[in-house]
Formats: sequence, C-alpha cells, structure tokens
Amino acid sequence: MNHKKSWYPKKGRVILHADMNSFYASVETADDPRLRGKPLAIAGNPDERKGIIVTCNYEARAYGIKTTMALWQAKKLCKDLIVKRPNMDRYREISREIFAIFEEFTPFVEPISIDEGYLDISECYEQGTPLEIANRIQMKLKEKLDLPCSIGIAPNKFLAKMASDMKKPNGITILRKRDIPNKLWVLPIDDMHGVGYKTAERMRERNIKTIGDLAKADPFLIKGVFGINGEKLRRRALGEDPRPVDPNSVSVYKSIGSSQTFAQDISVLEELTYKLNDLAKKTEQRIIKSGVVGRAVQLTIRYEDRTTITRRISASQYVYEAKDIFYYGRKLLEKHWNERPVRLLGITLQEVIPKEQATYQLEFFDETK
DNA sequence: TCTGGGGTCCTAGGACCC
DNA sequence: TCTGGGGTCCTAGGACCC
Repeated sequence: MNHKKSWYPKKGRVILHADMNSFYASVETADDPRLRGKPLAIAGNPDERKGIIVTCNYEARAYGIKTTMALWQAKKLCKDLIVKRPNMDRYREISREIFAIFEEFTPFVEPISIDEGYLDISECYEQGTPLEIANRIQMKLKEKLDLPCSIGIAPNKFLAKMASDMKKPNGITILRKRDIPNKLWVLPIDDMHGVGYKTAERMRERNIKTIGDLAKADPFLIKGVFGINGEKLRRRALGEDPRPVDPNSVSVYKSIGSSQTFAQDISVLEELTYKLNDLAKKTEQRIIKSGVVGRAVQLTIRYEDRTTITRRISASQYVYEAKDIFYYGRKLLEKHWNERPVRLLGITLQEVIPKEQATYQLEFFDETK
C-alpha cells in the first residue's frame, strides 16, 4: 500500500483554501518592483474626502492603515503612503493565471472571488501529502507571478477558510478536527467567517464571546434566537460543514449593476437623471461583456444621512440596452425620490440570464404568436 | 472630513389564489 | 355577516462577503 495514500483519512475529504495576500497591492508590486518595501494602498475613489482604502500592503498596515479606512485618515497616519487606483482589468488577467495554476493540481477548483478559491484535493494523493501540495502551489505562485498567498488545509471548506486566515502573509496552516479546541475555539466570535458586526453584537449580548462558546451553546437557544443561519453557524463552530467544492458555482451572475457615490450630494433632478444615464451606460458595457439580459431593474438611492432605499420594477421584455435600463431607472427615480440630497445613486439589472437562453425564448415566443 | 463598489442570500410582509 | 389555513410570488430591506 502506498504510504502517502495512507496519510489521507479513509472517508474524509482534504480541502485547501488559497487566499492571495493583499492581492491588488501585490499585483502592483509584481508589476513595478520599485514599490517593494514601501507603504502602498489601493484606493477606489480619487476624491480624498469620500475615497477609501480597498487594499494595502503590510508596510502600510504597520502604520495602522486598514481596509475601508477613509483615504484622508490613512494619509494622516502615513505621510509617504503611495496611493494607486485599482486596475481591475489587470487584476482579472492575473486572477485567470492564478486559477490556471490551481487547476494544474485538481479540476475541483471553486473560485470564491478574484483572489481566493477552494481546491478539493481528496483524490490527489499521488502528488504528495496535502502539505507538499500546498507548498508547491505557493512556490509556483511565487515563481511564475511573484505573488504571495496563504493556504489553509482542512477536512471541509469552513475549516480551510479559517485556517488560511491563521498565518499571513505566506502561511500554510493545517486545521484538523483534533486541532479545533486549541486553534479555533479560542478565537473571538467576530473572527468567524459568516459572523459580521451585527451577529457578533447579538451573540456577545448572550455571552457568546468565542467560537468555542458558540460550539458549546444550547442548540435550541441558538435556533430560536438566530434561526436557521444560527444553526448553520453553530454546526460550523463544531467543525461540521458538508458543502462540496463546486467548480461551477459562480459561473453566472444573477445581477449586474453600477453605482456611484458623488463627491458632492446632488439635489437637482436633472443632474440625477444625467448621472443615472451615465450609470446605465456603464452597466450596459458590463452586460455586453457578460453576454446576458435581465428582467428587472433596481434603483438604489442613498441620502445624505446614509439611509438607503431600493426600488425595483419588472420589465415587460428582456432588458439589455442602456436606453432601456435608463428608461426604467428614470421612472423609478421620478416616482420614489423624496427630493432630499442624494449621496449615492445605483442601478442594477436583475434576474439576469445568458442571452442565448433569452433569444431562444424570444424566438419560441415569436413562433407561437 | 467617516465609512466605496461589486455582489449573494435570507426574511418579513403583502397580494392573491384555492 | 364573518371568515381558516396553506401555498406561491413579489418586493424591500438587512446582513454579510471581498
């Protein structure tokens, strides 16, 4: 019997979660080595007042700079901060190369975002131990793309995700079932994937302060207070997560939209309408690239005090052109805007399906009428 | 001088039907 | 005159993630 094979649990799975470290900043540095060693941030909006930090490298983090921090605050913390606009096309290009490397190891790769994914390597025992495989992935990413990443190795997705967070940058962490009490349960509840600010607050109110507290909590209480989602989280805290790695899960969008926060709030309908037209055009570009059509249009309005409303309208036919998106968006704007100053406007095409599918349905419809 | 832009999923409540 | 219970679909909002 192959000794390597015997390493693997008889029935269990081996899942990797690979996560690029400060991805946008790392790509910029790989493209321009002069940036190496200097504090670097990627910020979305050139307007300092409303711009925020999207990503920053570890040199910038040393100054206390964090993701989502306002740009002006970051600059106050670090005078020499280098700030770059995101180059999404470039990041997407690199992303494709990253996933191509993952797929050299297994076809069971599930992309989660532009820079992270799950790999099911349960059947990869001929390539070495999971740790050896993780090491080779890390080395390949370094050699071919000059990019650092962290990898978690575990029997399921949740544990792998938590594991990849434990050593950054450039770490590899194995999280076995038996490591759960020492490595997982000691973490504060906010660190749990799937628990955001609100849920963490509500849990702390009930004296659930660590992931271990959640694991040991009364199942009926959790289900009663936090519903089905709470039950799911409690199971994960216990180390249970049956979700398979699904290579096809994120292949198609369900909605596509564009939004913009204005440098100055807008209170004039004509101006809002003009901006809406821009957003509709921007959305059209992305719709064409994705080759889809949609059935409904949603308008988002955020007012000066950050209260946000969404209103949607179902279209009578499939929508895919800027003029039609604009038409419905304008209708919604004129009907629902309460005339208070607007901070953000957004438009989204919803119930999106691939164009071929819609064409087929339209032809079918034509023939039968 | 607080807090972007792109998404997904879940839930509550109303409309409507049987 | 007063009215149950179940199911589905739709909309708006909230929570979360990267």
